Amino acid sequence: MKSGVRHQLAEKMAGEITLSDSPGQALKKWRQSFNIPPGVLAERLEVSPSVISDYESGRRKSPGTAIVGKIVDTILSIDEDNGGRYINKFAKILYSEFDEDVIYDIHEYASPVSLSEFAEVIGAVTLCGSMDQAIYGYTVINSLNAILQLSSSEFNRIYGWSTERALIFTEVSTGKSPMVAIRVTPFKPRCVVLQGISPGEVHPLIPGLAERDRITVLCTEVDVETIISSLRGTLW
Amino acid sequence: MKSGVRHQLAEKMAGEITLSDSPGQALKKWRQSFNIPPGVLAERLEVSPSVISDYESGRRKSPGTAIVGKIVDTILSIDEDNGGRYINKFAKILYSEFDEDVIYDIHEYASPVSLSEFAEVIGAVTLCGSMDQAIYGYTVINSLNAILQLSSSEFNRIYGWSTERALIFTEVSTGKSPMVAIRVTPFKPRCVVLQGISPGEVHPLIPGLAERDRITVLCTEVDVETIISSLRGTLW
DNA sequence: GGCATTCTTCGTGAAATGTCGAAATGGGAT
DNA sequence: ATCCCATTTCGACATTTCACGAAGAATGCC
Repeated sequence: MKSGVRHQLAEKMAGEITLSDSPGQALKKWRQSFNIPPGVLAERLEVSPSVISDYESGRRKSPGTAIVGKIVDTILSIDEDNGGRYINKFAKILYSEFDEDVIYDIHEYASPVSLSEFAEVIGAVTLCGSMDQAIYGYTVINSLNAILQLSSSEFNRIYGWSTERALIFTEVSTGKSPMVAIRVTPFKPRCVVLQGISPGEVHPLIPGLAERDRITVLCTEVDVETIISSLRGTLW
Repeated sequence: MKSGVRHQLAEKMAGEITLSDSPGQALKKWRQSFNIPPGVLAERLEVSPSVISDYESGRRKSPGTAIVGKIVDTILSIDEDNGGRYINKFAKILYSEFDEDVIYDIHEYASPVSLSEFAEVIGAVTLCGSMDQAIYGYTVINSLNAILQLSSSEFNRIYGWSTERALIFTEVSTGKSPMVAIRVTPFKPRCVVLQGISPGEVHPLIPGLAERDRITVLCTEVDVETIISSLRGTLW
């Protein structure tokens, strides 16, 4: 739950700029929020300083997604090189202290990903349910801490921006608690992945619970770190 | 806390599209997420259907912020006209049930707004602290419900994307509780507005508490509904 | 299978973007 | 007041976008 902040911030910045009546002003606001002089930004972007000025002054009324993205990314990179002072400031507001003990990783895909491809990447086998589905994102959750630390209203946060996702519960013993939690909660994911367990060790109630909410259940014994880096490394 | 969802969703969509390697695909994903056929979208945008196709196929590698914004807005408008089915689905995931009892409104400005202008719009007078400041957003909070319902980690959510904001606490009796809550909490707003109270009724401890965290405190007796609509109606 | 409807591909022209570099502007320091 | 620095303004030009409409590909419905 560290690198997620950068992406989330980038999306917020890009969204705000894109929707603004004057993208230039919004661009300027963010550059200033990060205390970056126009010259420095221009240098990092390898463009002349006048380019920055032109955008911020609004000479180009509707800049393309490419430069907006490049500028946002560059602003964040400059801050990272300076120790990530402003990024961390945002991170502190956005995430509570406990977040990184509960949500290890959360990501939204820009286009649908088929469950079978997904399963292959994380080395998971099917326990029950159909593999003929697509997901829009995933969340890697520490099962124990989620149950211990999240209030019922906070529990929803594991769904990010879409319930059409895979919830990967780590280090489960029998997998019963996560499935029960989902059973009694209003939102249902497309898929649940039980990590650190073999199909044989899974609690016998699980297929029944999954069936009720039409959830596909997978198992994987690949360790958490590997799963996270595989998912981050795979660009769909 | 109703109309906020639309804006937040719009920003997420725009941000994702803008940062995507293929904005066209991202655009398509969102149109499909809302179950809107290309033809319908084209008609509402008053452009030929081929335009949609061209964007989604990626013929324009870097569409301008203007059309991205227009398309996002149109997708949301079409859904609203259909009863807001998909918007509501996102709203349910994003907000817990209690949110609308606690946070009446939350907004981020794309450019800084001076405190004195802000105070004028909500009909507030200065109690203590400097008016020579700028804010980047505001939150209107039901004081009682916030104290009763929010956990300490959830409390941070009132800050939205920036602490450089005004927190408007509604229907306070003496204003002491909100100021105490802020005192013991790690983040500090630029400004606190106590609603439903005159300067004379404010608890005597407040200027001292505010001084410690360099917070400007304002009072207003304008009613909550009026404040919210004034703020929404004022485009800075 | 055939026909209607919808969607995609593609050539095209007007308008706008993306970038530069020269010139003008605006603060600080000296 | 003057010099130096960083920033803004602006003309120029190659490259793209934006939108259209015609023609080709899909899709679905008798």
